[in-house]
Amino acid sequence: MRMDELHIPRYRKIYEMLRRHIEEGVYQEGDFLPSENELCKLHNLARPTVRQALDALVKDGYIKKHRGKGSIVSRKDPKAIGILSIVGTTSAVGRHNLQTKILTPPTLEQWEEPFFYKLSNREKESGCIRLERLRLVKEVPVFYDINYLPNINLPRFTSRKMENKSLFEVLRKNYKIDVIGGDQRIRAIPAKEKVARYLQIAEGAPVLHLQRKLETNRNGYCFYSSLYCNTEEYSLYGKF
Amino acid sequence: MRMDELHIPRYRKIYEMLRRHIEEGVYQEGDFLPSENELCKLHNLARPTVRQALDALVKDGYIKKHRGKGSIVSRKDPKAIGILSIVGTTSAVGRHNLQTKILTPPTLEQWEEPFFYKLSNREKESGCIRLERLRLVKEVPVFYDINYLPNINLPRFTSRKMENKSLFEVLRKNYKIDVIGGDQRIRAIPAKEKVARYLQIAEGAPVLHLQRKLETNRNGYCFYSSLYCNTEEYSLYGKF
DNA sequence: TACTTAATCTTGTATATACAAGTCATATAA
DNA sequence: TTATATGACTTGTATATACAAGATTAAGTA
Repeated sequence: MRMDELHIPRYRKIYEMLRRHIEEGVYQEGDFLPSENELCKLHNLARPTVRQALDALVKDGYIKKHRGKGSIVSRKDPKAIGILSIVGTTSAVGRHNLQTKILTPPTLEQWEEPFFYKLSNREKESGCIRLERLRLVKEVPVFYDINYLPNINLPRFTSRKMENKSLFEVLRKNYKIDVIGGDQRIRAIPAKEKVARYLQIAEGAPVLHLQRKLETNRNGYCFYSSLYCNTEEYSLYGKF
Repeated sequence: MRMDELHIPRYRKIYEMLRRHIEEGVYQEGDFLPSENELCKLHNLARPTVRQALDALVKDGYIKKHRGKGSIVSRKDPKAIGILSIVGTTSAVGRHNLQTKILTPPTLEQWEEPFFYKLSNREKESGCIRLERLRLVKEVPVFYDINYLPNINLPRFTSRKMENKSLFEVLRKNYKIDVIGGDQRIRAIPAKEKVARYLQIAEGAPVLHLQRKLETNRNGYCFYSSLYCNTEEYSLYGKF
């Protein structure tokens, strides 16, 4: 008995559509988006709904709005990846450019000791689902990440296919888990052998290391990830 | 002839009020704000107006909203949100531990070519005030930053003493310039000779490199900084 | 007691409407 | 020709209303 909880709000749909169009170049840097009223008529929506979508695009840095003029596409730098904000990597880079390889499928294990964030007893007892991925942008390996999810009420997670899927999306669509915030530590470190091999760079070359804690809408449920990033060609990007 | 725009939107007023209350401790970490309907009645506003204010508080990291529950104050540290602050491996670094040395006092120059952000003609023509600093935490050099400010309406800036002062504070107190946003790119790179010397690390050792654009409340006025960070002992920390 | 149900809080989504204010092209008058 | 004014766009602010959906508490039932 599963009622369809795939219900996505309308403002979200039009947000995704416009973002996709911007990423695909339908609208380019400097172009004007259709006006709010035009978007209303086109998609049969009320203006506040359209505005909600546009505000999200502003927040994520895709457009800038000017009173009296319109909404201008402002996404300048496709090489900068907006992973620092709340959006996941997929959302930041654009789906078509991003390829995800699973190095280790989701596996139930004990937590590593010591872990880079302090864990509650409940988290420790539940064990840890570990997932290693390599993510490529235009065939170039850019991210190597290890994700740690407390094994609490995630039925069949270990048998899910994750290839070329966004972790955030799998969590949202299948488990109704939304990321609502988090924090992260960032360092520049020399690549160790394994990291260097995965990212195809020299051992000892500088890589970005992020340790993140992601908070979710499930009360008290957090997950963690350790992320190595090759910034030779791409750089991390954040707005604030 | 500029008539004073004394007209401040209502949603802005209530936003400012709630923010002040949070900063002053009227509402503390973990407290619930009054519900949207209560705020409506209290201030005689419609709910969308109140929601606009609350959404701004969410965006700025002061609160988190939970459907069915309410708005919870989440501001942990009083630092500007999104601007990565520094944290030690064991305990957080207090203001008293931070020391700022001026390597090059504010000097009027031409802009470097090429510059790491695209500049407007107005910015180019005005020239650039350049300021180099070294920032130490507990006597250890951690940041080496170069700041670039367009020379537009900044009287006597080049003769200001900046030693052990915050650039943000000088701008706010003396020129009424507030930073309201910005974006940044982050890379891990090998330290070149000069950077290595300043940060007292080996040449070629990994350092964090941030290139930031800071937007201000002055219409169209932005400034820029390039920041090298030694993350061997300290790491950058950010909430989102 | 233990469990279920219902009521009632909360925020989220969505519509319809109105007017203010900034921008720009064009028509009009000097 | 050169200003000026107008009108038709744009986004910004604000209200009133309705229902959906999550969370919590209290009442009711086994």
